[in-house]
Amino acid sequence: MQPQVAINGNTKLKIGWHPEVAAPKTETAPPSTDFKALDAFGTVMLVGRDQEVYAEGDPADYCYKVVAGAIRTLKLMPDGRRQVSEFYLPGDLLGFEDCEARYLTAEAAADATLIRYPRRRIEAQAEADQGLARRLRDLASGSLRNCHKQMLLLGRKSAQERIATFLLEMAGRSPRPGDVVIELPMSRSDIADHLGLTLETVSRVLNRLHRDNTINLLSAHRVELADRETLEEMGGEA
Amino acid sequence: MQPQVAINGNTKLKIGWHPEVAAPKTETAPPSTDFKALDAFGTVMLVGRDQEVYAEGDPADYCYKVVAGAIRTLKLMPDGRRQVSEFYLPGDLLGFEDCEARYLTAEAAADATLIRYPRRRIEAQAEADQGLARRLRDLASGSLRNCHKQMLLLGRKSAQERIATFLLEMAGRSPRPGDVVIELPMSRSDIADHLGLTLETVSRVLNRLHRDNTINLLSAHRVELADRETLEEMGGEA
DNA sequence: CGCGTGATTGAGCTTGGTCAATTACGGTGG
DNA sequence: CCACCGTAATTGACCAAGCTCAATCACGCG
Repeated sequence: MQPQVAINGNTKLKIGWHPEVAAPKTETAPPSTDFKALDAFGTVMLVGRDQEVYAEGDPADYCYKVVAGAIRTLKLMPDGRRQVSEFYLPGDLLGFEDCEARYLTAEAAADATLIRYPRRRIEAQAEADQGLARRLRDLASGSLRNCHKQMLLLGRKSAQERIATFLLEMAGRSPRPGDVVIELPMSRSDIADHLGLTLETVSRVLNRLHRDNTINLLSAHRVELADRETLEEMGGEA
Repeated sequence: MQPQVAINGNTKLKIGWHPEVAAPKTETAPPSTDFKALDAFGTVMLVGRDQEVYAEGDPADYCYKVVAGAIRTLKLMPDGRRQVSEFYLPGDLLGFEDCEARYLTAEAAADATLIRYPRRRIEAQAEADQGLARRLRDLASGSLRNCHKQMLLLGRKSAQERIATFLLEMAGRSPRPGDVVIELPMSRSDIADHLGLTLETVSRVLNRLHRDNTINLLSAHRVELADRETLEEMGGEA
């Protein structure tokens, strides 16, 4: 059974967003996080930048795999302040942890392609497949571990430490983790809201690191980690 | 089968710490979070303030229920900076989320009494008891939800908003949630490291709220929420 | 080539941090 | 019971990291 293609229907597509152009911008998911058994239930979805995938409070009826692009999950305050919890990149699974209702909003940080799975099917599958159940538990556990790391970052790290940590984190998650050039598909403002900074500070620190030859800003969304050693010292993790 | 009593053996007790004095300081756990089925496997433990219950990286062989006192879980940076993730008060369950190894350190924020359960026994029990399994899953899910709330607080809230949120949070978790007087069993420095502030700032904001008649500082560890309405506005949650 | 969004850069300010006393309190011993 | 002592909390003066506001730049797309 081939996955069928569907366009996300509940929000209007932004002008200039054309699925057939945007979809293949990023490479396909690496096989590491493949959940083969689920693919039969999947529906392909195309989501334009800043479109919502689901909102806080929504019933958690579906789970998603990112195929291309990037998704952000976030919490919003009434006055508009945002905290971006996590970015989901190609290969990442999204929305598996919520139980009943969403407690975060998910939006596309860049034009993205997702595969959507019905939650009930997955849970049914997990009943039978111990390995799948196990991987889902590990996913939740990893998500919690990440949260705690992020809390340390937000509560105790300086702007420079945050940026260094973030760059290394993104490097570790890139298709080839050893690679020196990494993609930052999200905007400066998304990075800022993820790191508890302002977009100006993000920009300033990145450009300072560039001047110091620690990194190389190839373009707004491409960074070369010129001196990973220094970045690791800056990151302050052990 | 009665739970047997044991003194935490792997760290030396602080001078002045006497189990029979310290144990009954706080009231017993409310029945809300009772996991009756587990009690048969439990061992009572007494832990003096600042003693470690487990450390980051330790094998996660046990889970705990707080009976009295308070536990803090935290991450530590090499230079000593701390991020306190969560406080565990009487009735709370601790250490159920870790999988394989601890990813946080747990210490007593105040002299505490715990019941320790062997993890394997609990997991075995959960196989049979669907209700228990469910409650354990809800526990993990709640823990993740808390993490995200805390990330918003750490990333985006002002000092005053953080304190207000914290006070309301503690009020909601107190034995009788409607109660106006709440206990803060932990030190200012613990509160600071939980909220991503310094202890001086915590003290200043608390005393400012006192001067403004929003709260009443009865003692260092007892606060009366005089004007909950104002606190809720300050907290900034919707 | 022009336009618009997003990124960069600068100047000045504010919040919360740092450093340093000082005060208060709980627990101990006389 | 009270005085003492050590720790924890408070308070003050000063400082600086990062924020705000505002202008400029640059890149991608039509």
